[in-house]
Amino acid sequence: MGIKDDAVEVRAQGWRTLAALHGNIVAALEKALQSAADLSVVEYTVLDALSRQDGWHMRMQQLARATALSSSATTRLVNRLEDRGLLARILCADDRRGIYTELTEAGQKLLLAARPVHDETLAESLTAAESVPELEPLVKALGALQGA
Amino acid sequence: MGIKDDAVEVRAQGWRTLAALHGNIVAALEKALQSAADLSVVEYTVLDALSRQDGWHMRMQQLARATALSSSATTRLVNRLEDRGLLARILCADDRRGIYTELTEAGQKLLLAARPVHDETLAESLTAAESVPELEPLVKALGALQGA
DNA sequence: CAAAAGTAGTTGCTTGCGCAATTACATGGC
DNA sequence: GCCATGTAATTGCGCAAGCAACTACTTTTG
Repeated sequence: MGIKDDAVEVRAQGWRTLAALHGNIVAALEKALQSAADLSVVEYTVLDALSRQDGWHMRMQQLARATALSSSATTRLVNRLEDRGLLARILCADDRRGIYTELTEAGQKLLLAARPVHDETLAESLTAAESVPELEPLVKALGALQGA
Repeated sequence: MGIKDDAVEVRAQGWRTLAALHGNIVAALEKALQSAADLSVVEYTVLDALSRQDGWHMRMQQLARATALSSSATTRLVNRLEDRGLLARILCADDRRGIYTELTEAGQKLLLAARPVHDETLAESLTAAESVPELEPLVKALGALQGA
C-alpha cells in the first residue's frame, strides 16, 4: 500500500505548491493593480472577463463563476464597479430576472491601462517563482501548457 | 512582435487556469473540512504545517509565510486555534520577542481525523477537474510534478 | 554603553466575503 | 390558466482579512 500512500502525498505536495504559487501571484498582482489602477485582482478579473466576451456583456452568474465568487459577493462587486462608472447594468428583455453587465468606455479605458501592468507583474512573479526550488517545476509546467 | 504578444497571452491564460483550479479546490476543501472537522482551509494548513515540522513548533512568521497570510491574520488565526485547544503558544527563551506554536494532543488528533477527508477531497477535486477541458492539462502537469 | 534602527507579535479599524433569507421572475404539471 | 417548483439577483448579518499604529525586545553603531 506504499504506492497508494505515495500518490496521496504527491497530490498533497502538488497542491501545496499550487497554493503557494497562487498566493505569491495574487499578492503581487494585488499590490501592482491597486497602486496602478485602484483595482483589486477580482475587479480586474471582471473587467478582463467582460472585455474578452463577445458583445461585452455577461450575466451575474457567469461573472460569479469567472471570479470564483458567491452571488452576493458578485452583486456587491458589480455595485462597486458600477458606482465608479466602469461598467453598466443592463436588464435583458427575454428573461427579466437576468441582468447583463457591460463595460463602459471608462471601464475599457481603465482596463487598457491596467492590462500591461497586470501582464508585466505576472511575468515578474513567474520569473521570481522560477528561482524558488519548490515552485520552479510548476512554473515550467505552466509555461508548457499552451505551448503544445 | 506577434511572438512576444503570444507569450503574454499564454501566460495570462495559464494564470487564469491556475486561478480557476485553485478556486475549485479551495471551495471543495472548505466545504469538506468545515463539515468534517469545523476547520477552514487555512486552519487545516496551519495544523498540517505544524505536524510536518520537526519538533512540531514554528514561529508566527513562518506560519504567516506558510499560509500566505499577514501577521495580524496569523495572530488571530493562532488565537482561534489556541482557544479551541488545538495548539499552544510557547515563548522561546533565546529571543523573547519570538513565539513558538506547537500542536497539542487534541490538535494532532483532529488533524489525524481531518487529513483523510482533506486528501480524499483533493483527489476528487482533481478528478473532477480532469474532465473540464480548460483545466485538464494543468491537472495532468500537476500530477507529473513529483513523479519525475 | 547609550541611542538609533530593526524585527516579532498584537490591537483598532475598515473592507470584502459567504451563508441564509428574501424578492422577482420563469417554467412544468394538472 | 393556476399553483408548485425552480432560478436570478439582492439584502442582513457575522466573520476573517489587510493596513497602520503600537509595544516589546534585539542588534547595530558611534
